[in-house]
Amino acid sequence: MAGRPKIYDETAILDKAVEVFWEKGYANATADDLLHAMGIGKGSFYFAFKGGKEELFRKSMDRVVELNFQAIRESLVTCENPVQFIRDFFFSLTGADSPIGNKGCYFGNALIQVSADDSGLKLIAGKYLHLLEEIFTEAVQRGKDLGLLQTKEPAEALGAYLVNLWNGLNVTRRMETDQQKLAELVRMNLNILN
Amino acid sequence: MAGRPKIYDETAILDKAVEVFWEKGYANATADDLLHAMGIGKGSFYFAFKGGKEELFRKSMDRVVELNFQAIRESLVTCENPVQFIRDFFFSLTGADSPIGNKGCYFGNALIQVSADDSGLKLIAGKYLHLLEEIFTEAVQRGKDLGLLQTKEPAEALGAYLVNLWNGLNVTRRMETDQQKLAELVRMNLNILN
DNA sequence: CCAATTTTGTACTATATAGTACAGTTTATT
DNA sequence: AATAAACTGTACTATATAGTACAAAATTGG
Repeated sequence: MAGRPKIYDETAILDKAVEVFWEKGYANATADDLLHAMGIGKGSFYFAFKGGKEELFRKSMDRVVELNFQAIRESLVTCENPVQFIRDFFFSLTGADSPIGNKGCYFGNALIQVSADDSGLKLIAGKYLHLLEEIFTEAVQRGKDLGLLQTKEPAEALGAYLVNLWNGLNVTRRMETDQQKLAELVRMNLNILN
Repeated sequence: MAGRPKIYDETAILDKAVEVFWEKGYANATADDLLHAMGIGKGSFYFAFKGGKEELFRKSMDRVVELNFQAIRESLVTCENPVQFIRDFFFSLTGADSPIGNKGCYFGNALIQVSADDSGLKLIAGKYLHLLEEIFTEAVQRGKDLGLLQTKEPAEALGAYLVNLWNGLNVTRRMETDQQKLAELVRMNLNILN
């Protein structure tokens, strides 16, 4: 149980793979693209990821959740005003400096890019979008508990509504570059949080 | 100006290509998949579509607009109650018998599936989504003219809202199979048409 | 029927791709 | 230092892919 240690940091190369997948899409990212970005050879790659591209993508999805969603959840359960946080979050998507740029949602993209054969990957992507839904639902519930919301709609319904808004915006952003229109869109949608 | 006639119907094979692209996605549809479905040989294909797969996809997008959007527009300008038509349209998306099935929007898919190099295709997909937006806007305007809507939101804003809802639903449908939840989602969104 | 024109199928090419084999390298434990 | 374990790079394979070349076939107008 000794052995040569890895010469690379596993999470660091995963992050590189995430970049490539996010930029080019699952189907269009070739193994060479990925290896080059990760800076490792084929031997190392197929040793570390026996399942090849599919396993790499699966792990990359875990990594994206870990990096992005957990941070959002963290903020939402600790912040003073979760409703305002949600508002700010969605409005931040409409700007040129949007945290997701024009690359869309990692998981929404996956649902649409992954071929029907790789249904396992689709299931995972769906699962993680449901996780996002839960995060939104929790935040809304907390907003209700804090007396920040009067709406009669249940928190679960609002969580689903917000995930759908997220899904929509990530597509609409690609057809609509007018930030004013995007912000208007978000404003109209967020009227539901009253 | 004589010459052997085509042995196939151009629109018929385009429809076959649309099926394949819609089912498998742009990147995952191989030339062989397409040729096989279209039932023509390589010679005929590259003769009819000098630009190969890309040109075929471009023409397939035109075809989808012609087949789907024009029909919607037609109905919307002739029907008695355009607002009700929009409501029915969106609710019909939530059922198992949804006209779009689980394949999503041809153009939304394209925006997410086409690689960055083929930016021409993305532009066309975006253009056609804007066309859908216009169709919605017209319908809303007609609803206002008929006194069916009291909302202060301008028709253009509502058109953009509805396209975003369309974009969202086409992604959300892939993660959420519970039709009840989808219908609830649509109901909440359509409250904006008041 | 002949020629011009258009369409078609087959055979071929060149390239890119995912993945494997394996010998050699590096390090921890003893 | 010897050994075992873990890791790495290169060379290779097999396949799939988009696209081309071109000769043969079908049809119309003269």
